[in-house]
Amino acid sequence: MTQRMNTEARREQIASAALDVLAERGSEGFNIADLAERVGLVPSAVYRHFEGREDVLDAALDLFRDRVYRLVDAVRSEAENPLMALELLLTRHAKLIESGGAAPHIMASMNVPGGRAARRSKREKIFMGYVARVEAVIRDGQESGQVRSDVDPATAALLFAGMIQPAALLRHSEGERFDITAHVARVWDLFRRAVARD
Amino acid sequence: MTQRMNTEARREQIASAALDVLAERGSEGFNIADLAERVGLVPSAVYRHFEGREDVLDAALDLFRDRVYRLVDAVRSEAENPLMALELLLTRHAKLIESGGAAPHIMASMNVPGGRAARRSKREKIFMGYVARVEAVIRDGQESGQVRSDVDPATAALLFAGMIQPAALLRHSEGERFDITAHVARVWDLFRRAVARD
DNA sequence: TTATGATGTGAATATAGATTCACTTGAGGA
DNA sequence: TCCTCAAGTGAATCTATATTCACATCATAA
Repeated sequence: MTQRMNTEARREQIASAALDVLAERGSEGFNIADLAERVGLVPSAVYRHFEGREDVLDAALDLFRDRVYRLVDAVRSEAENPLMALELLLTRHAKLIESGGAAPHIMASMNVPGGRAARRSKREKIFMGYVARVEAVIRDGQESGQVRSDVDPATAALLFAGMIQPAALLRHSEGERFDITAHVARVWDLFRRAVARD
Repeated sequence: MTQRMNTEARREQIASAALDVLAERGSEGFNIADLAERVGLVPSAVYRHFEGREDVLDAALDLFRDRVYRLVDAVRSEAENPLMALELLLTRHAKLIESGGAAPHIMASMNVPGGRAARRSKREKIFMGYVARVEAVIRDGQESGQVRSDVDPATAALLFAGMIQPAALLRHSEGERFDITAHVARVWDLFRRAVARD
């Protein structure tokens, strides 16, 4: 039999694996059998720790939210100033995309309708929460004088979010051929010119 | 019985309805029963005109591609200059989003993994084709001197695509509260500043 | 007007995947 | 050491959809 685990640890492990599946196949291709196999369990064992499929997806989204929000908070405190925080955030996203990490793909799949109403609403909240955090960084930038005061922070935040999604797609589609680091550097120049003072 | 139609007309009608369903529910929630009901048919009748579910989705994507590409070609010939063409394109997308039209949502769902490999690859091709067309407009802009020559057209095209998707999500999530026309005007200012000469 | 093929229908059938359940097993406290 | 319960298993179910099929009906061309 598989190594036993207490349910708290197992839940986290399963939620994390669920995030991976979501990144690779999207919620359409997400199924319990796959998920169970990844953590070395039999499908029915998943039900020891979760109510059902929706519950697993819910937990995966919670985990995703925590990771992404933490990422924004991290760059905010690490970077010297707001613009550098955004640049660092963009770079981190690129690295996650490059490593096949879950986050960016989920972010992309976030935009899609479908799924139970409750789950969709949750995805939307997460996305909006992310945008709100980026928006806060931009406001900081305005206060410190780095960002033009005639820029609408919410609009700029949305544009920032929009830089990441297409990159994730191209990486997925073109694979190695697409140099995401170089792309991110170029698109950052554009963004900077759009929002920075001067 | 339902009004009869020859299979060519019926195929188009079904593909168009499929696009609507896709826009509302995503490919996850897409099912033959729903689709059939929309065109006033019984599920099994769909199989008179399509091989099966995948075939319908394939036709819907073809239709989507034609519509979107035509949209880009249209603004290109209607507008006086490349930058105005892009602005018009953005406005048209906004209108489609506002009217609940299919295109933008599908564009969003385009980024999601999942679905049969063949279908995913098709989605990716369509997206890249769209970006390539926008890229061509930007190159025009560089030749006419409207767009800075140090802007990488492919990068700018991707950024342009990135302006649309988050807007579609917010419209979907916030509904009436989100004034998409105003948003698009603001984000266009940012984009213009990033790429326009001066 | 009638024969024929294309469309449409409703009732099966097929299948994938989620979920349940009775049973097993291992780890930790009495 | 032995008990007990949480965690794991495999074999059923259950369910939602896709898909097939035999039959009905309309349009039209001879």
